[in-house]
Amino acid sequence: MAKRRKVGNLMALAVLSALVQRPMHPYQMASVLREHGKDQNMKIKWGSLYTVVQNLEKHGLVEATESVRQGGRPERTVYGITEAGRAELTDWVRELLSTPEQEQSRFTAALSVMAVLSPAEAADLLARRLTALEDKLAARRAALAEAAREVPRLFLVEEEYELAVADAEVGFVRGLLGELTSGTFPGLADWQVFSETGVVPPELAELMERGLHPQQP
Amino acid sequence: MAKRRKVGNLMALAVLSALVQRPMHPYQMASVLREHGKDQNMKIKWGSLYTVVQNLEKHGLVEATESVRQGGRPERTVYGITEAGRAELTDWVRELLSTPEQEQSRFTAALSVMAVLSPAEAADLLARRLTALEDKLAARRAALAEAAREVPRLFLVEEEYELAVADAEVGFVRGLLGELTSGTFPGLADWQVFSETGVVPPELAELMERGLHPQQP
DNA sequence: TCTTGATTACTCGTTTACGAGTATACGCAT
DNA sequence: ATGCGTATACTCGTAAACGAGTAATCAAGA
Repeated sequence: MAKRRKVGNLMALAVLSALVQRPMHPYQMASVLREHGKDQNMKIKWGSLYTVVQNLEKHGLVEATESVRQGGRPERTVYGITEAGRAELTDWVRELLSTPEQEQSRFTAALSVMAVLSPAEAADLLARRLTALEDKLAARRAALAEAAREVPRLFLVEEEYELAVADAEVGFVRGLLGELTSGTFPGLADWQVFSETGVVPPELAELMERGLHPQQP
Repeated sequence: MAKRRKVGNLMALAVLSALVQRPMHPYQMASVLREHGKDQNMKIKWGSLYTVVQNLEKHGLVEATESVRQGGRPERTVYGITEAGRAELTDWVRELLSTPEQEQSRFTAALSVMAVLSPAEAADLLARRLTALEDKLAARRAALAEAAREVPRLFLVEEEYELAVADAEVGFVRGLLGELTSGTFPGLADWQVFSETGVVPPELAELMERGLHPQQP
């Protein structure tokens, strides 16, 4: 198993990659990340940022290079990346790129407990999601196309990836919604009965007591 | 903006949904979740489980119904869901289903710093990922097909969703890898030069100083 | 000129998350 | 009968994540 990172937070990765360009103080890192659109995927949490930088320093991946006081403002400590930091960065990227990891999404969680709602309500909610998803996707596509006129592909791949995934989600939701509204979703009648009366159809009852989900080996 | 959940951890959602069936003590929840394959997407962290149950109790979403001591074993406290708990569960599912939220994946993070590696190495790592991804996907598909013979669709949609997304990822990685190995990836030469010499091509240099990522409105 | 609002630049205290550790019971093979 | 591995059922301490709060600076409008 891959050795655990001394600093595991993905914000640490962003910090490291920002410091590769030039030394900075934490607030500056935040602005740079924000400028580069990193805050879209990863809201900047102030508490975490400073904790992360501290931890990176503790492990020798970054080091304070100077400490400037400007006027009466609080002192700004400028950090630079160390050799160990560079090594950690590349090693980490290597691992992240090569090794897929099962991540858990909120929508997956929602789907797995969807049965607590009625089919009609679920369909209604999925329809809302679909609309929101489509709007967002269109906007992001437009923004990407716009950016692509100035910025090389290399710096846009992550957005391309997210759009590909978002597209798949749209497709999935559309399909599911279609089955629900057209009534072709298998087991819809049972689900309907259950949501109205709380009665679990007999052939289901036995299943509920045992493992009923796919197990991976 | 949606009011923040009193207990925001997704494990709380799982706990709540387990308790809808019948009251249980925490360890039992863990076994039930494990049986239902929830541990595949969401490793059960013992510390969190007990914290989450405590928090749920503090907010009146679950309540201790009995406390059994069996032999000399530590006391097991059995928890049941309350009316407030049921309300919270359905409300939460409604929100999760209807409102898409930008989540941040490790692979996205990796792609956004891919430039620190050489194109050749990136391609190599992506090839590894692709293989792993394909194997996993095939195994999951098989497991799903197997489960589908016994279990109704309703309890498998979340796995279907994950597979749809995984499929999109495979497609994306395959495409990107293709462009990289065939040399058709735009800007590949510049990237190559940069990775060998550290020299940023002049037309890029100016971009690096300013915002160069797509901004969403 | 005075005030208001935005920006800069953090600090601190409170949750939350987690994993390693603990301790008992049970089945079964020797 | 005794040892040993496995399942049960947590507890606790540490580490990480966060968000609200603070306080100074600066630009621009009233």
